[in-house]
Order: sequence, then C-alpha cells, then structure tokens
Amino acid sequence: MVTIKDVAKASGVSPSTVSRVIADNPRISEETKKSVRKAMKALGYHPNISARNLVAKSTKAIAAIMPSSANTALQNPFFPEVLRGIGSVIHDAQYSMLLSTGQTDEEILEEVKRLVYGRYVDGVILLYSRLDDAVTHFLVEHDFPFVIVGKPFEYESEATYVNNDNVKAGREITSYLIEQGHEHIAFVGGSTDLIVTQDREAGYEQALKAAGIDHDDTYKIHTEFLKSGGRGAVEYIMSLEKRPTGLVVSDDLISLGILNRLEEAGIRVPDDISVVSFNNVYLSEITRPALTTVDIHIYELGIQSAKALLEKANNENEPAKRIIIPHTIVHRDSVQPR
Amino acid sequence: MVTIKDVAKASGVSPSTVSRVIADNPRISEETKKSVRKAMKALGYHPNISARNLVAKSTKAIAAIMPSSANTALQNPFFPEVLRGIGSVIHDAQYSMLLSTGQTDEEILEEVKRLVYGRYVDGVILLYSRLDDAVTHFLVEHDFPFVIVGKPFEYESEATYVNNDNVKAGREITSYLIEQGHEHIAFVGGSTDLIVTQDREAGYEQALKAAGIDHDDTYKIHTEFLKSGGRGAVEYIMSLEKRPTGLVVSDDLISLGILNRLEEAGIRVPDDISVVSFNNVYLSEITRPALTTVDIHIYELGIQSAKALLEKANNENEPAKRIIIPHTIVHRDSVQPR
DNA sequence: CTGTTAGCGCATTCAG
DNA sequence: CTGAATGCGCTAACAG
Repeated sequence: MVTIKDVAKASGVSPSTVSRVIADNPRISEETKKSVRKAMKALGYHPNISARNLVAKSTKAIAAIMPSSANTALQNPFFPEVLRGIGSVIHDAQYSMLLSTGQTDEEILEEVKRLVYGRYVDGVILLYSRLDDAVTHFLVEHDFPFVIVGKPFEYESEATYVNNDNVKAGREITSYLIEQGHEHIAFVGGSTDLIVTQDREAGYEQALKAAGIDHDDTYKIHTEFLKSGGRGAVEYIMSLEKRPTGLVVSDDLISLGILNRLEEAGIRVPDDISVVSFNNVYLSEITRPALTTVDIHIYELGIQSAKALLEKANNENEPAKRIIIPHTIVHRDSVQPR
Repeated sequence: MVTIKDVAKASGVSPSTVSRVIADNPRISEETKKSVRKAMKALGYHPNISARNLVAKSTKAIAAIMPSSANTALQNPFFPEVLRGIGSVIHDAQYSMLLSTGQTDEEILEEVKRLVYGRYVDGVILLYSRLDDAVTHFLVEHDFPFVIVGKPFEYESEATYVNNDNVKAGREITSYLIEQGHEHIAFVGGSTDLIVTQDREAGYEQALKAAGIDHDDTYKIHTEFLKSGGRGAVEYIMSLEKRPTGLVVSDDLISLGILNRLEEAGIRVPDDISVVSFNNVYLSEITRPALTTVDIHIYELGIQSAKALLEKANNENEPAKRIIIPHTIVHRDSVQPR
C-alpha cells in the first residue's frame, strides 16, 4: 500500500506537506501542490479512510435503519424510494450509506449499538416510528445524531424528524369520500404500533365526526400487508351486516392485497366499493383499477431527512427540527360517487 | 471517549492485556478477564472501529452495488430480496453492508473507487451484470475481492459469480408454452445490454428451434420496465400481422406493465394470450391473473453471493467460483392451453 | 500469563 | 510556506 510517506519521499517534501495538499491547505504553494499531486498520481496514492477516520473522529458515513419486519419491509416500495432520496444527498456530500441488516428488534438494536459505540457512522436515520422503540431510546440516551422518518412516539421536542401531516391527510382523503356521497366508510390500517397508522386513522375519525357520521370500531380493521392481509380484511368486510361502500386504506401495499381479494370475491372496485389509499408508490398506478391515493412525496422525505441528519452530525448544537412534507391527492380510478 | 487505556488503568493491567481480553485471547487468565470485563462495563467501554480497522487492515464491511438505473432499479423487488439474503449472512458474520448511492454509471464508478482505494470495505457485490462494465473492469484490474450476482460479460473464469442457469430456464419455460400448444410465441425482454436478458432470450430461441418452430426478430421485443414499457410492447404486439398467443417475458416487473396494458387494450390473459415470466417476486402472485413464472430463488442468490464474498475477502487465495442456483417453475393462472 | 515497545496512516500542533 | 514531533485507539511482536 502506498502511503503519505511514499508520496512525500517521491516528491521530496515532508509527510505533513502531503497531508496538507490533500486537504488543499491554502498555505501550501501552488508549485509544491502541483508536484506533490503529480507524485500521488504516479504512485497511485489514495488516502486510507480508516486512518483518516481515526484522527478525524468522523467516518463520513450514515446508517439507514429499516423496521424489524425485515422479511416484508423492504418489499414495500416506500423504503427503496426513501433510500433513493437519502442516497442522493448522501452521495452529493461524499458520504457513504450503511443499511441495517438485522431482522428482529433485538438484532437491530445490537447493530445500532455496534455502529454507535464503535463510531462506525456519524449519524442514523430511522425509517420507521413506532411505539416505545428501543432504538430510539438508545439514540437519545446517548445523544447520538439521528433523525426519524415519521413522527416519534416520544421525545417530540428533542428529536429531529421528517414527516407528513398524516392526520390531515387522513382527514382530507376521507372527506373526499364523504363528498362523493359515501356514508359507510371503513378504515384498513397496518399495525397499530406504527405511528403512521394511528395518525391516518385519527384523521379518518375526525372527518367522519365533522360530517356527523356515526362510527365505531366495527369499521376499523388492522391487518398485515399484501395478500395474506388482504384476505382477512376482505372476509371481515364481507361478513359485516352493513357493508361499507368506501375503504380508507393506510398503505398502497395493503390496498394491493385488498384489491386482489376483492376481485376474487367478485366485488367490483369502484362500482361496489370505492378505495382510497396512501403513499402513491409506483404500484398504485399499475393496479386495476389504478388507485386514488395520497402522494406523500417519499423521495422528498428521504432528501430532507438526510439533509437534516448531515446538519446534526456536523454541528453539535444544531437544534431539533420538525419538517413536514406537504402531501397531495392523486385522483385515479378507484373511487366512484354514490 | 473511554479508551483501552482507561480500562487498563481502572483494572490495573496494561493496555495490551485489555486488548487481549477483547479478542478473548486464551493466554489470559479467566480471572483477569473477568476483572477487565467488569471495568469495561463500569466505564462503558466500546472499541473504536476505526482504530481497529487501521491496524487490522480490514473494515468488516462490504458494499452492495446497484445498477445505474437508480431511478427505477430499486423499484424492482428483485433488489430488496437479494439485499435481504446478503444482509442475512453479512449480519451473522458481524459485518456491515454499504449500499451504493450513485445514480449514473460514472458516479457509481467513482464511488466504487473511493470505497476500494480508501479501503472502506473488504469486498464488493455487484447486483447486476452487463456488457463491458467499467466497475467490473476496475475491480479485476485491482484484484479486489468481489462477486457478481449474475453472469459476467468477460472474466468468466477469473470472477466469482452466483447465477441461475438462465438459458436453461428460458428454454424450459418456453417449452412449457409449446407443450401447451402454443406456436406463436414472442419474447419480451429488458435491455439487451443485460446478460440476463441475453441468456433468457437464448433459451427461448433454443426451445423454438428444438420444437421446429420458425422464429425471427419480429417476435423479439426489448423494452423498459413497468407501465411505460408495457405500453410500447403491447402496441407493437397488437400491430403484428400474426399476433402471438404466448409471451415469454424476462422479468416479473415487465410482466406487470404488460398485463396492465393488455387489459386496457381489452386483450384477456390467459384467454387471448398466455404470459410466462421470470423471478417470482411477491408481485407475481398479486397480479391478475397471477403469473406463471420461473422462481429463481432470489434470496438464495443473495445468501450465496455474500458467503462467497466473505470467503474471498478472508482468503487471499480463494479460487474463483461459479455457483448456480437451481430454478423452479411456479404454475399459476396466466397460461392456457391452445 | 502479562507488560513494553512499536507502528498502522494520517492530521495537527508547534517551530522555523 | 514547510518540517519535525506527537498522538488518534488499537493490535502485535517481543520480552520476560
């Protein structure tokens, strides 16, 4: 391996001078810079990151932590899309991105500990937010730079997070269904542990209340993602005495499963039942019918969270921030007026 | 930050002893190990990875490199699924996984150079294989440990790679269509630069030839993924004088787009046209009709590639290997006999 | 079984 | 503007 010393020797200067031209230190004359750079090229020199990290106390790397449902999580196009956003700013800043590989909650916690204690990364982005999350606890306790994509369960004021106004979005999309003449509207969400489920559900309830529509828990369903989840949800809906004519589904991927089961059950969308959803992942325009859904601008969530993290990581005193990405409703073919 | 020295002082031993208990060196008495460990706990000591990396000349990290079509690539459920496989073995080995963030070919090459030159990772997994790939060139030229998921365009014998027998798979799935009485069968593939497209297409041709069925380029279509790609392909097919009754599509995601356009065009699957496909991502059982497709065992591709890489990274003289993951055909509802 | 010494490759004082 | 010296935190001979 060719080191800074070799370059120094080859160009007849001292190691510290070489170090300075690497850092493009203005106190070095253009001339020596030129000659040193030439030597670096000639020898094929490249700085050793580990050595640099050691003295710089920074690795210029961040970690993105996926939720523990690792088997299914990455399958949700939401994650690739946030990662793409994060990757974009990370790349521009010449940082690297580590992806968590743990499958269970404990594995993930262990991994985060390794990364943080070992100073493997300068900061962490949490790609989920759920009730009473051990990783979040750990991070705030150790005062380690991190940002949450979503809304934290606690530490509302201490943690930096990037989120949508999911309550408002839930309210709007439900109101839209109501405006279209629907009165019997059910909510289908993922795990109630997820803050995002809670918020969208809260918005749904607010809209019903505002419209003076009675509602009780009969119309609230919580399910897994994809086909298996769709099955249970649809069977339940069909068993209802008064079947809903509208469905507010908290995630496009759940909608996909539901649409699938609905078709198998011979229930037509949107003729028999209207469906609205959230996220606007690429799948939602491929489904049949194409989904009317809330576009939460996932890519932008990624961009902003990465930016915020870099700021935190590079400035001890950066204050906690809350960043809300606006949403828009994308109208397609899964809704029909009553 | 609490270092090895602090622990040494606290437990009344020398730094090297502490280092040894970290490594669980058998030449240290259980007694001192115990006391040192107690001190580590008490002080909250954790080894600094950068320092360790510097002397160990290894980072216990690998990088996964995505193809440059970054905007769409991660959208293909193939990638999350390989990553899951890779992550699983990487995690068990206590390694970390870096994900590439470059969007264009050049950006990716730059990134790989940074990672390799800076000794940021111990090895690289290429999640694609295409014609004349600069990254591959670079890696072999520098004799850096890497493995390819797919078949390399060159360096067949020097490079370690994990692949399916895509030619055979293409032959089998096409033969299946022929057995079902189809005679006019078209092939729809992704970019011809991708080795995987080439191989599956070659298998398709072999099957036709073996069955004595004439074929020419009229029946070979190359397209983008998803809806936009589906549009062009379907329009083309409909414009054909003799429309095919069977479609061999080289990727489930392309099938998804095609299915979508086919329905819009009023062509029924499988009644009017049968469709078979490759990969068996989770989407293929959600489509309507559910897809008959070749299961290439993506997760296993990930597992094996990661294992092979770790071997290469930890053993200078590990020979190049070719690992073929067997495939199976999953029969669902997109094929009808003629 | 344990301590001493040296050095990994780089950045950064402090001199000059 | 540049060099010499020092140390980042850890591991690995080499002694004992």
